[in-house]
Amino acid sequence: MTEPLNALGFPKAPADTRVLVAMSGGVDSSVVAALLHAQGFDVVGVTLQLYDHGAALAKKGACCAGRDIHDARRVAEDLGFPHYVLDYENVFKASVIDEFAESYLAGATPVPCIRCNERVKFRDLLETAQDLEADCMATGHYIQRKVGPYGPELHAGADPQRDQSYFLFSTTPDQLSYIRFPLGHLSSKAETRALAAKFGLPVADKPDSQDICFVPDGDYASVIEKLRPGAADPGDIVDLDGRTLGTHRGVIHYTIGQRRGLGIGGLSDPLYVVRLNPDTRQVVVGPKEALATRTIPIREVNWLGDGPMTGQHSWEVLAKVRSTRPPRPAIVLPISDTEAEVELLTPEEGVSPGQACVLYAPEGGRVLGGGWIWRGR
RNA sequence: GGUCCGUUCGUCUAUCGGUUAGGACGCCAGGUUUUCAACCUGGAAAGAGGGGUUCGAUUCCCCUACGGACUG
Repeated sequence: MTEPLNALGFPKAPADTRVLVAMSGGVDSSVVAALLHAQGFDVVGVTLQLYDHGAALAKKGACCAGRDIHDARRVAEDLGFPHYVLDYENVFKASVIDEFAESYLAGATPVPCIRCNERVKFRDLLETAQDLEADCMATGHYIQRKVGPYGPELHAGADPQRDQSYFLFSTTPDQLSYIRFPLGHLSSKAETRALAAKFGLPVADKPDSQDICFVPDGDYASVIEKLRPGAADPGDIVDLDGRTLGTHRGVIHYTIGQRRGLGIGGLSDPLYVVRLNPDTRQVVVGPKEALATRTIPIREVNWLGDGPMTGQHSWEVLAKVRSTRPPRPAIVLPISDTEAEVELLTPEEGVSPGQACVLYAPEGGRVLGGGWIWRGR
C-alpha cells in the first residue's frame, strides 16, 4: 500500500515535504509560498539579492533587490515560515551581467532573464535547496510541469497571455524533476491576484515586473558602458548597398528588426536594422522585407522531447523567435545533440543572434526545448 | 549681367482664393512586455521676409533674400 501523492508529487504528508520557494518579492512567488504553506507544506522561503540594492531601491517593477527583498521577508513573516536572503551578487554578475555586456558588444541581443533562470535560480539556488534538504523547489513562473510516460514534461502556461515558457526553455530534465510551478495552470493573472488578496498578502496589488531587473531607467546601454568603457562608440548607418545614410550612437543600442532610434527621415517607408557589424561598427538598415528569415541556426540546444533530438532526422514543431511573437510552424534539423537548424515554413522578421528560439510541439503547448540563435558557420 | 523656375512640419511632400494646411518618414508619450525589439494608440511639429489685390490669401501681383537651370 503506497501513500497517495501530495500536491507536489511526493508520497508523504505535506508537513513532511520540504519545499524551497524562490521568492522574488512579487505577487506570483508570494502566492506560491502562501498557497503551499496553506496546504501544510514545510515551506522555506529564499530571496536572492542579485545586484546593488542601493541604486535599485527606488525602482519599481524590479525584482530581487531592495524593496523586493523586504516585501518577500514580510510575506514570510506574516504567514509564519522561515525566510532567508542570500547574497548572490557575485554569482549574478558572473553568470548573467558579464555575458549580457559581451553579447551586446558582439552585435548580438542577449536575453538575461533566461540566463538568470538557467544559471542562477535553477542551478545555484537549486543546489542550495538541496543543501537545505528540500524535496523540491517552487517558483511563481507561469509554466506547467506535467508528468508523462517518460518523466516530467514542460508545458506552456495555461494562460497564453501570461505564458513564460520562452524564458524557461533551457530548463534541463534534471532540473525539471526537482522544480514545481504551482501557478502554471491558472487561467489568468486575475486568479493570482485574487489568491493574493484571499491570503491577505501585502504585495497583492504590486505591479508586475518588467524591463531588465538590474537596469535602472531602462537605459541598458549606459550599464554596458559602465561595465565596458568605450562600448558605445559611434559608427555609420549604411544601407544594403553600403551607402552611408547617417551615424549611430553605438552598435549596442540596436537589435535586428529594430525600427526606432535610427533618426533617418524623409523616406516613404520605415527602415529596420537588418544586420549589426561590430567589427566595422556598422548598423546595416533596409526595408522590412529584408528582414525575412527562414533558416535559423541554433546552438546550446536544450531538448525536452522524449528521446534524443538526434533520434530523428527532423521534427515538426512550432518555433518562437521572440517572447511576444506567435509560434510559427517549422522543421528542426538536428546537427548534433546541442546544435540544430530551424527551418521556418513562413519567414520570420527580426531574427536576432543572442535571442532564444523556443520549440513547441505542433499541438498542445508542450515545450520541446530550444536553443540560442547565432550567426551560424 | 540677363531670362526663366522654385521656396509649406526636422526630412520628403499634398493642398491650382474660404481647409482645424493633409500624409509619409523621423521624433516624443502612453499601451503592451520578467530580454531587447516589434506592434497598437495618441501627440508636438510648417506656408522665407516685406508690401499689395480681395469680404477673405499658402494659393494672384510686386520687391527682397536664398536655391537651381539656361544664357552673354
